Amino acid sequence: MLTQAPRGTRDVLPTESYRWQYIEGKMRAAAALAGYREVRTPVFEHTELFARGVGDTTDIVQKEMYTFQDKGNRSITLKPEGTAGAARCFLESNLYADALPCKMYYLNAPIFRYEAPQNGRLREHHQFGLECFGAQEATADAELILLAFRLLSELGIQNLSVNINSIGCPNCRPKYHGMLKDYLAGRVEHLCEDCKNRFERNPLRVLDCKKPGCQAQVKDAPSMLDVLCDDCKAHFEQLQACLDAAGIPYRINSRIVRGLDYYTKTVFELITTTKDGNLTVCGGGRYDHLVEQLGGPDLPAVGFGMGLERVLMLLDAEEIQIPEPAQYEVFVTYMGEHRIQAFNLVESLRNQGIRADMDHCGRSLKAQFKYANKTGALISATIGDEEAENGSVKLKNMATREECTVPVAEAGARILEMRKDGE
RNA sequence: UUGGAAGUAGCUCAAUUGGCAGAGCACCGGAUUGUGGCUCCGGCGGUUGGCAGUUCAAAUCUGCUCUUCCAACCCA
Repeated sequence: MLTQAPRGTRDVLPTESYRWQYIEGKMRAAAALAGYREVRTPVFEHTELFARGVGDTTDIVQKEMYTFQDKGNRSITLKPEGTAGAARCFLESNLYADALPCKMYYLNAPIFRYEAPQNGRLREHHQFGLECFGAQEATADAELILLAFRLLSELGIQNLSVNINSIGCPNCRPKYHGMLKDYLAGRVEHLCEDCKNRFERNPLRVLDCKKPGCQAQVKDAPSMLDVLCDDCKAHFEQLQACLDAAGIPYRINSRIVRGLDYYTKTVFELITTTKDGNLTVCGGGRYDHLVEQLGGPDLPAVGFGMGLERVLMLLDAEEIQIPEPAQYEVFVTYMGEHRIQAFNLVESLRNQGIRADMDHCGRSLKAQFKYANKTGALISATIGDEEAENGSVKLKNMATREECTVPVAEAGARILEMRKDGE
């Protein structure tokens, strides 16, 4: 128990963190390319922010939040999604007073939801997310979809399916709600228990139910797309025109409704098909009224979240190799009585920007070489009796076994040369 | 939260009917007392997930619990 991480959490080990750093580097680059800059917001927020922002009829707020009282009797919640915190930050710092749009991204942001963990679903996971505040045109929506698509493709993820939908706005959605309720009214008794609740609180979500019984009932339901107001309709068409122009494949999927209440107009998910079924790796949409709802100006916005663990899972599934940097460039091997000389050499190499280390475990020379080999060191630098006596060091290219002896003072320069040749 | 499967050395897995808990890989050491990858030899390594119960005796049977995986739900 003491040595067991809590259910639904995972450690990133020193032996695997390079995989995270690799995708994080690609994500930063992709965001920067479109002018998104990093924002860092707290891991926890006032519970009220999510209740108001995400919506208190959602599953997330109703049963999945990590909520607790702090010592000052405030109700605190660990972030169950990234957008609300970013919007709060945007408002608190009056960023709407600057030039708009305000584009920001967060990376490796921990997200907490109390769920039943399984493969690809954790209680703490990490997201790369982008938010664009103050842009109402569909070009902004398209830019985000393209950014996510390009990023994932560049990472090597295949079978990406871009699913888009429009769920309308406060002008047209109530009308659709009415139509949907009328349609469902005569069928409520055939719906599952969950959907009977949804019928009352948020009939849109019935469309999303995966139960065959409910799907059958919903099959001929009216589509939101047929009821969109002129504004929403034009916006959705503009989005498609952008995606068409960019030449990426996508499908209109009216079943995508998303589990957060703040969405308006565009919603989208990037879904991959693996041998174990479908996996959503990225989801987002437009939230034109969230900022206002949180007490700010009436300002449109759009964004998405992407799960880092899921990206890594997909890279694994497709057996995509991520270059693993060697732990050391140079490993200094030495005979016991020359420990201080070895220590000095290591420090001197590090001062010259060379990743170097030596044995700290009292191993035999032979074992030191074994260890050097295992850590992937490109070069060994040996200090034995002869070298210690005349102030030299014997360098060896671990791959070619070529050796040469140079004065200690020149070791660094020589190694830098060898590094250059190796490239 | 609901249903199903599983948990034995760091990893992958054995262990007959309830009868001394084992192998491969990994790790450490040796085969040259100044040299790695291959080979050979040796060593370390366990509360059999945990707690209780049945029994002369439990990895094995029973109960509870924890964790992981699968399905449903939901999503990243």
